[in-house]
Amino acid sequence: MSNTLNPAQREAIRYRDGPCLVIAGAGSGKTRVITQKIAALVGAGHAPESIAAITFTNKAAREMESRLGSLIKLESRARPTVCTFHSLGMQILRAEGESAGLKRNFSILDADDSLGIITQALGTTDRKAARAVQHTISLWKNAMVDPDAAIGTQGSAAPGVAANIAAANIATAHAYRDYAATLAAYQAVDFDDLILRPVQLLRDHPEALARWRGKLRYLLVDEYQDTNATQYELLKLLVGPRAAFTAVGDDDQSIYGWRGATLENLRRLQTDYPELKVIKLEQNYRSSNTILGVANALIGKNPKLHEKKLWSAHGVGDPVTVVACEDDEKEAESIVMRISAARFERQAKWSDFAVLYRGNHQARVIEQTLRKEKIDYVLSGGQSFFERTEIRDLLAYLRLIANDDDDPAFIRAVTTPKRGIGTTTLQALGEYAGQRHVSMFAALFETGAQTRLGPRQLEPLQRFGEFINRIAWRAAREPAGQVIDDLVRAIDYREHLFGLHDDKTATQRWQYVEDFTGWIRRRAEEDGSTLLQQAQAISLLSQLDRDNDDVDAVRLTTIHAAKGLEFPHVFVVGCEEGILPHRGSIDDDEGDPPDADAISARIEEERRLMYVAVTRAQRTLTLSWCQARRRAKEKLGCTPSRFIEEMGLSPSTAGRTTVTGDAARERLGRLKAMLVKPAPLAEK
DNA sequence: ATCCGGATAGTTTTT
DNA sequence: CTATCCGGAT
Repeated sequence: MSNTLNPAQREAIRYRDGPCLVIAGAGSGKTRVITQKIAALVGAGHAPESIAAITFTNKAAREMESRLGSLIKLESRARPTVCTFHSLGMQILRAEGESAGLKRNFSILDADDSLGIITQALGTTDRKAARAVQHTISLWKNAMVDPDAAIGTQGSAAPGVAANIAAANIATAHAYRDYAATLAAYQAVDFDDLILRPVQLLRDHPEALARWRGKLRYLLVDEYQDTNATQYELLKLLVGPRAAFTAVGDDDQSIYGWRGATLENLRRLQTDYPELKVIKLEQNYRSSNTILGVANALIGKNPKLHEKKLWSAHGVGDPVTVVACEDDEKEAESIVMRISAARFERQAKWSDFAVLYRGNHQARVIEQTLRKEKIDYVLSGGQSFFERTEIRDLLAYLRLIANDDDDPAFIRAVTTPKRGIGTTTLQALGEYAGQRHVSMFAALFETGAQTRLGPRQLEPLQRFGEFINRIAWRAAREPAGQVIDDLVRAIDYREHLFGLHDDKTATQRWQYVEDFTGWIRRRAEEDGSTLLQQAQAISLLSQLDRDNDDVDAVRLTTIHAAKGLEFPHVFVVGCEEGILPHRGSIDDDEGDPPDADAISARIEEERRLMYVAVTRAQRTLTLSWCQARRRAKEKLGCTPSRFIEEMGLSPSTAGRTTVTGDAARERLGRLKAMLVKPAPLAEK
């Protein structure tokens, strides 16, 4: 990337007088624009702490913070806020939530907890159905539809409510109402609430709104095309009539429609802020022109909101390769061999290579093959550290310590490790608590509990309750590292693990626990936070900051998780109809009238997903597809993705496209043989 | 309360 | 083929 800014970037940075939309094509240096603009704002006299940059992921926030740190040096007391939407929402809610009946120590439920509650509300055992309902509820929340409205609008298409949401049945709407009531009882919020509730709160409490408008005087929003209706509302509220903000986004990279993100927000920006200044960044600093060529050809098939044409000062570069494979195992073999060969030929590092796929399960075959070849890899996405059973067990304790109304945390903590308290006991306690309208934890200490539970059940429960109270007292005062260690020891968690698993697995899992407690200790030492404070923010984190990006390993990632990243050599696997585009986007699952518009909208999003995938590549791009793929039992024929043709590529060019793993292995063998002789490998 | 076996389903992306 | 779920036994 060049050191000087191009004219469009300069303009985007210099323009500070009003609302600003930066249409930033892939690889056009948008993070640079955001960080430089923050620096420029500070230079122009803005107090750093009155500036906020909002991202979608923690990783993006961290990246931005570090880039900012190398750009300007700031007092630790006067730093811009750089955080995710959800983290900002949490801060607002922690500060102001009490005026909306939410205590300061509210819990944040992850997707698993919320799924459990929804399953109960539905009275079903069907996990798939529960997931569908969970998703619909999420869409409702992201479109700012409350439970009453959801129940009321059944059948009638309310304005502003997408058809797929309105089509959900009445049972789902009732589950939504029950779910919301349950969360309220637990003093808990889910991820969507972290945006929705601040919006409601700021709307209903003018003095709170004034406070936050005074606090945040300039907003910058990254990945603006991924915002949903609720996030738009939050921005609009915070920004107010001053409209001091910069939104940076790319309509061609909008890939979160399924999560409620809507490109409508890009249009609304222009109608809500007629004076909006729109700046386009069209120079790409990442890819060869060949790669940009196929990317442009592909995205050209989509209707455009903001016409733009990416160009690059880099050369023509290598041709894009399409590989047809027999099945997914052969595909993995072929990819891995190509990576080995290319690393050798180009004197590249393992970390120069990335394998991108549509769904997490596709990583498996690739992993196996890489392991077989003893090649290091890092897997991003998939199960995160904080979703591991061990970590969730401990998090339940932390959540309970912070908020004793959190019944799900109570149930998990009290039963893990086993202390002779079973479902029957908990059910009785839960019923009693329900009648008394108190949390299960509070119910333990009510004298009435004795009428429902015998002393044999009540005694261990109360001992547990007193233990939690003692730890909670310390968690608010003593160093976090000490308290967490004592907690883990007091509950005999190590013994629990070794009793549950064989030595090898147990050792591994115990290692995760130590990673976790060590991480808590370090964080506490860095910023002096108590365990209580940390317990409140952890649910928003998806990975430990120690998982190094600087290891030399092949990167395996979903396309979604790859957004914002770049690699010299990119492999996109599974370029088949039914995978990319995904089958769920091709055939409509429930829309009674075959809704052609909805289908083409989903195909467009899949096309953008492919666009995101190919624009990650700097130097080489390899697309592969399988002729057959075994599903449940039988092998099923596959056809190449329509996107291959749309990019002007041939899915099976004669000759070298059908290179199998064997052929690539042979080539690698030849290359290695050359190394023995003093042969110069003069390959470009 | 936990463990083990057999049966069965498995369609996508994430804060 | 594999992960998860359910039911039975201990």
